[in-house]
Amino acid sequence: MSDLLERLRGRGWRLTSQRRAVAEVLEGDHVHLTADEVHARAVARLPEISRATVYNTLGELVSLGEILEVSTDGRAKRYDPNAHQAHQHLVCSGCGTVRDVRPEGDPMAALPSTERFGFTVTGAEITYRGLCPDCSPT
Amino acid sequence: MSDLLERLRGRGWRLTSQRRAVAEVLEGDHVHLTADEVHARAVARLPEISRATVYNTLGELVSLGEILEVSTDGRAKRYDPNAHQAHQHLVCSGCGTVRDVRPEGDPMAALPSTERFGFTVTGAEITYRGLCPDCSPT
DNA sequence: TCCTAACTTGGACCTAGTCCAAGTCAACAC
DNA sequence: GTGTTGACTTGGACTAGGTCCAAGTTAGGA
Repeated sequence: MSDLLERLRGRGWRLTSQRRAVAEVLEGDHVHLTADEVHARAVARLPEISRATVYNTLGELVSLGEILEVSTDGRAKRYDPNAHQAHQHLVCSGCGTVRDVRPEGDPMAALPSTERFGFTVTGAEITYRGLCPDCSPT
Repeated sequence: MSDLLERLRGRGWRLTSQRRAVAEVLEGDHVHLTADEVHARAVARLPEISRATVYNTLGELVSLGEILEVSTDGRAKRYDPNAHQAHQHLVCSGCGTVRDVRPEGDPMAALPSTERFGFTVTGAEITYRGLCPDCSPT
């Protein structure tokens, strides 16, 4: 993630303590935090950081392609730092936990041109749903 | 759709004019309206219908499995009356139009058990993204 | 060390959706 | 047809998630 900060500097970003705090919160695998959760964890590092800045920073990271925006439930969007490796999501219908998964094959290949209605198809997102081990009935 | 009303009556539903109006609005193919759009069209048929009733009715239809809830953009949820035929969605990144599509194969089969992390996988939703003919550059 | 455009802040505001107490009415019994 | 009643509807208050903005602060180049 510190190379993330370097990349951002290369793109003309000012490296403020707020942006550093947000970037640090987003380190790790299978991280899928809501904006509010990112804010709560950023506050632990930098007590005076505001919600607006967290939203701004997340939005900028998304438009630079450094993180992904995922909406798994129609409620709060989640932010996924694993933007440099193609993957899909497996969501627990019980507790909402999200795992990154890598299905076989290319999902776009499964859509024949007769099913494209003249669209130029650029991507496909798959959300697998199920119950995680903790939420499975016994 | 009128057999929908019959099915609902069979399940003990009262057939009110409000529920009839909502069901009528949801007739057709490739219909993916937001709750507010459903409300606006229902008002055209029944001027005094309230937002709360539209939300209630949509929620009940979803939990009965008669319509599907789709969130294609992390904003307002959309409601899809095509609940009795497996399908996926193709969304225009320009104007937000949604089409129902039927890709080949079973998306769940593409997720090997080593990628399931002990989850019991029950379903998979695919959102294809692209540009519709109207939004494609020239 | 100074300067300034970029960044941050808090609070007002907005949209989508939920909740609730009071009023209405579909459908059943007679 | 009439009466009864519990299911349904209503409007308005409320909540969650997110956006906007004018004023204040600051990173980093000169």
